[in-house]
Formats: sequence, structure tokens, C-alpha cells
Amino acid sequence: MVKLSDVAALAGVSPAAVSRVLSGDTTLRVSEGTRQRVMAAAQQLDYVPNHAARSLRTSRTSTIALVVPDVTSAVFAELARGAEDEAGARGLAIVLGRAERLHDDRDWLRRLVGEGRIDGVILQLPDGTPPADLESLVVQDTPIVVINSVDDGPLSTIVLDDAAGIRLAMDHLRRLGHTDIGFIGGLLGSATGARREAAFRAAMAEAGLSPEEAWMTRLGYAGTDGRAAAVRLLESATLPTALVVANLNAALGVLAEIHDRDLRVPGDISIVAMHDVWYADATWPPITTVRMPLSELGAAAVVALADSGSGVIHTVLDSPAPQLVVRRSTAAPRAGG
Amino acid sequence: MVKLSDVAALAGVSPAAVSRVLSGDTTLRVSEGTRQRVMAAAQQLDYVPNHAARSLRTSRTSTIALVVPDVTSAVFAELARGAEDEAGARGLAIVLGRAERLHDDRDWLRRLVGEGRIDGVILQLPDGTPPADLESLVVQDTPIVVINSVDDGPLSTIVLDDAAGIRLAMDHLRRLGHTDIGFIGGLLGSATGARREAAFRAAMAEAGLSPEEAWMTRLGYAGTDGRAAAVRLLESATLPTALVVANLNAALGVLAEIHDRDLRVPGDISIVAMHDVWYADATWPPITTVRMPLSELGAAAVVALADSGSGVIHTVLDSPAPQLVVRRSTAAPRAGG
DNA sequence: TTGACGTGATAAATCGATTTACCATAGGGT
DNA sequence: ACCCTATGGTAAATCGATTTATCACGTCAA
Repeated sequence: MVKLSDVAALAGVSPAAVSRVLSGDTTLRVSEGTRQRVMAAAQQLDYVPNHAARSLRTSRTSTIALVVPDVTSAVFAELARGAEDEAGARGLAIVLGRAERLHDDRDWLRRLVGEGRIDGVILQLPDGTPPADLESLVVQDTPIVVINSVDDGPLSTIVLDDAAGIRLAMDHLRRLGHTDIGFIGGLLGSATGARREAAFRAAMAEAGLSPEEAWMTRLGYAGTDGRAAAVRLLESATLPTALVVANLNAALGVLAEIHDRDLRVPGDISIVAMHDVWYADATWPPITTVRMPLSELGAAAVVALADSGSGVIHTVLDSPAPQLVVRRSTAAPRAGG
Repeated sequence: MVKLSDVAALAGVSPAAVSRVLSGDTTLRVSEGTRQRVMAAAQQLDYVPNHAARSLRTSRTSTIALVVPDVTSAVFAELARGAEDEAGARGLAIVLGRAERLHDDRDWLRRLVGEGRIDGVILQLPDGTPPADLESLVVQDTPIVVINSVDDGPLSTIVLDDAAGIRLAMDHLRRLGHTDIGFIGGLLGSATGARREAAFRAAMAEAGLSPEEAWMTRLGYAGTDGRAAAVRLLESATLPTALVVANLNAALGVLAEIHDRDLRVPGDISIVAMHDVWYADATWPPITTVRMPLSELGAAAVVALADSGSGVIHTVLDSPAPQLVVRRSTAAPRAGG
């Protein structure tokens, strides 16, 4: 590996000069000729600064950790994509971690931070993690951004505009003429779940409707959770004509269960789900969704970390605004429904 | 941050002694008492070695890069999970990269390696990447393992046992009585696609059947590719009674298109797909799949890198063996079919 | 002639852990 | 008394980039 002193030798200057030229030190006074020679030498030798050395000296690592509950959810994947792009553009690397580690190996994050390996952490907690667990994560001096979870507390947070998303879904159903609307939500105690449910209730109230509690579940966002919710909901004496599902993954489960009972979508029940990923368009019928700015959330988290120093922030990411993607799982309620 | 010399001071020994005790240097002779004091001091101060310093001195980074084409595929996600677990167990960190970068920013990998930031690379190329592109990736001295793609060449490779997987799917269909079987494959020119198609043809031949070329497509693994393949295939004058789909994501697309034409699965057509991820169980009907050891593949790649030095290897991961997961998308062919 | 000042650099310390080469001291054998 | 060896460590160089403090040299003014 070619190093700083090699470049210095070739350019006929000191290592100090090379370092300062290449890093754009403005307090350095240098003649244009020397600058050119340094640049040329670096180019010619294909010089790349050694990361460990730089990091040791500056105690900055240009690396952030992305900790997520479930790599297998496409919702996470969108997030990761946004984070990865933004990080790439800023010359930051992203190290991946699964949130389970936080429990299996409580020292894991501490160690990562202690080793001085990362400058900051983007953390998405498993839904339903008690807020108290959050506080135990406050590690000395290392900036943490909690995303898509709580929206206050001692750590910085960025959340999606869940309320706007739900409102969009509800407007769509209302415009189609639905009044008997159920809600399949996140886990009881999950922050996003609470926000989405509150938004649902608000939208119902605004429409002069009162939600039917038998049509409301809080079992979680996974496909199996959605299926379990559908099982429970479809036991009711009467059925809703439409469902708002708080997560697309859960909606797949709901759909499967509905098929299993030989009900038709949207003939018997319309479905609209939060989050738009590729398989919303590959189910039968394709699912009407609300596209939330997930990749932008990932990017925003990186930005927040990179620009941090401004202390703790609490942001609602409301731009780009949630967007309704109408597919074939929603239609007007069955006549006489 | 507490450092080595702090521990040394507390234990009353030299930094050298502490380093050698903590890293288990066997050539060091040290009294039991001293060893205890060092251990106790390290524990008491909650000492964690600085990664940059260690890395600078040893020029090893305990970090590997995982480069994948598409974060949004659950197939990748399984892979990442396996890699992450194995890496975690070995104290390695994983930095995430998207394969697109290799094209957008051709220096990206070079820079990562040049900075001395990673010890090795696990690389899954986008399907259809010409093998020539591979060779341009050979970076000086940095071990690369190419997974789930080519199975020879100048770089180490690990691939799934595609043939065994396809064979399992075919056996299942044959036992149900199918003879008119179509194949929805990967991209023409993709290594996995070629292996799976060859295995399909071999299985057909073995059963004394000759494949109907109109029932074979090579459009890719994504959901939309599957749908496009189904569109083409369903135009045929006669239809197969069963389909082997080389990727579950594509199978979702196939299923959607079949529904769209009011055909029944498995009534009119049975479907079996490669790769078993959660949403195989959340479609309608749930899809019969072949579970390939994806997370094990990720783990194996990490092991290969960690233990490398043995030079270039070419491995077929045949254990655990592929496993048939029977769901409701397969049944005996329609009578008179 | 002296001093002051601007210009264009560089020397050397520093970040923290690792590792090679070396050194005291005590005990044993002849 | 003398050498030899084993025991239990330590001193100091090293990895490569950054940064602070300093310096040599001209030039211009008084």
C-alpha cells in the first residue's frame, strides 16, 4: 500500500504538506506549483489514506451502525436502501446489526462503540420494545437516532407521518362509500401502532363514525400477525366492508385468511395497507397501499447523524408526503352491505 | 475512553504485559498472580481495546463487506441473516454495500479495500453479470468470495446445490402425476439460471419426457419478471399442468398473472418455487417451495473468508440439503389434463 | 542596518495497541 | 566462585496520518 510519505517523497515535500493539501486545510499557505505537484503525485501513485491511521489520529471513523429488528422485512430493506445511498454519498460506511443482539449480547453495542468503531447509531427497535429499554442504550457521547418508533425521549428520533398516512387510507375508503371499517394494527404498546390507531380513530370520529371494537386488533406487523388478526376479526357476528391494515406484511396474511374463507377482495372486503413494496403488486388482488417515505427516512437518519452536534432532535418526516397507490383490493362496498 | 496504559497502571505492570495477557500470547511467561491482576484491572475499568489502534498495528480490521444486488429481496435477507450471525459469533463486523455501486462508482470497492477498512468481501452479483466483470474485481490481496453465482474462475465461490433443489421440485410434481411441466427460469446467461435449467432438463430426460420449449422462459427472478414470463407462457396453444419457478419472487408474479386470467392454482396449474421465505405462506394459495440453505450460505461465506489463506476455493453447499415444503399450490393434474 | 512581517513550508508529537528483542534476578550444578 | 538456564517480565520501535508550533528566507519600510 502506498502511503503518505511515498507521495511526499515523489512530490518532493514533507508528509505534513501532503496531508494538508489533500485534506484541503485552509490555514495552509502553499504555492500553486507545490499544490499541483502534490496532487499529481497522489494521483499517480493511486494514493488512498489508511483508514485506521486516520481514525486513530482524528478519532472519527466515518462509519455508522444500522440496527434493525428484522432484515427479512421489505420495509426494512427500503430503509436500508435510503440509508446506504445517503451514506455512500457522504463517504460513510454502514455496518449492519440485528436488534436481537441488543438482547442476546447486551454488550454488543457498547463494545462496538467502545472500540471506537462507529460514529453513531441508527436504531430501529422491534415493535413493542418498552421505552425503558431505550434509555439503557444511551452510550456515552455516541449519537443515536431512533427511527420509526418513539417520538420523544432522551435520544434523537425521526418518525414517519403515520397520521397522514392513515388519513390518506381513510379518505380513500370513505370516498368509496365505506362506513364499516376495521383496523388491523401494530402491537399494543408499540409507538407506531399507537400513532396509527389514534389516527384511525380520529379519522372515524371526523367522519361521524364510531369504530367497532370487534373490528380492531393489535397483534403486530408480521404476515402471521396479520393472519391471526384476520382469524379473530372474521369471527365477528357482522363483518366490516373495509380494512385498514397498518403494515403491508400483515396485509398479506389478512389476504390469505380471507381467501381461505372464500370471501372476495374487494367484493366482500376492501383492503388498504400501509407501506408500498414490490410484492403489494404481486399478490392477488394487488393491494392498495399508502406509500410512506421509507428510503427517505433512512437517508434522513444518516443526515441527522452526520450533522449531529446540534443535540437531541425529534423530527416527523412529512416530506415527501405519503402517497396513495390505488390497486385492486379496494372498491365500493357491496350493495346493501 | 480507558486505554491499555490505564489498565497497566492499575495492575502495576507494563502496557506490553497487559496486551500480551489479554490477547492470550502463549510465548509470554507470566505468573498467575500477575495474570489475575491484569484481568481484574481490565474488568474493573471496563477496558475495550481501541479498534483503530489495533487495526493500524496489525493491519487486520475484523470487518468484511457484504455486497448484494438487491436488499429488497427476502432471498438476500436470509443470506444476510446467516452472514450476520456467523460474523457476530466471530467478532466480525459486516459493512453493507449494494452491488449497483460497483457500476455507479467503480472505485468504491477499491477505495474500501485501499483504505484498509475491510479484510474481505462477500459478493453476490446481480444475475446476468458477465463473468468478465468479475475478473476486474480482483483486488490486490483482499480475499473475495463470490456466492450464489458462478462456480469457478479466479475468485473463490460458494454456490447452492441448485440441481438438488430442482430435482426435489421435479420429484414432487412427478409423484403427483404431472408430465406437462413448464420452467420459469433466471436470466439467460445467469449462472444460477443455467444450472437450474440444466437440472430441469436433466430431470425431464430422466423421466423420459421432453421439455416443451414454449413453456420455458428465462426472464429473471424478480416478481415482475415472473409475471412477464407467465404472460408469455400462458399465450401457448396448450398449457402445462405444472410450473417449476426458479425463484419465489418470480412465483408471486406468476401467481398474480394466473389469477388475473381466472385460472386456478393448483386446479389448473400447480406451482412449485425455489426458496422458502415467509411470504410463501402468505400468498393465495400458499406456495409449495424448496427451502434452500440461504442463511447457511451466508454463514459459509463468512467462514470461508475468516479461514481464508487456503487460497481459492470452489464449494457447492449441499448441507443442509434442500427441503421440500409442501403447501397448497401443488396437486395432482386435472383429470384429462 | 535593523526590525517587522509575510510567505511557504517542515519537524516532531500524537493517537493506542502490538511485538520483537532484550534484560534483570534467582536458583542449580560443578 | 563461576557459568548456565529458566523465570518473569519490560523498553522501545512500529503502524500511517494529522496537526501544532516553529523556522528559514525574502522583502519592504524606517
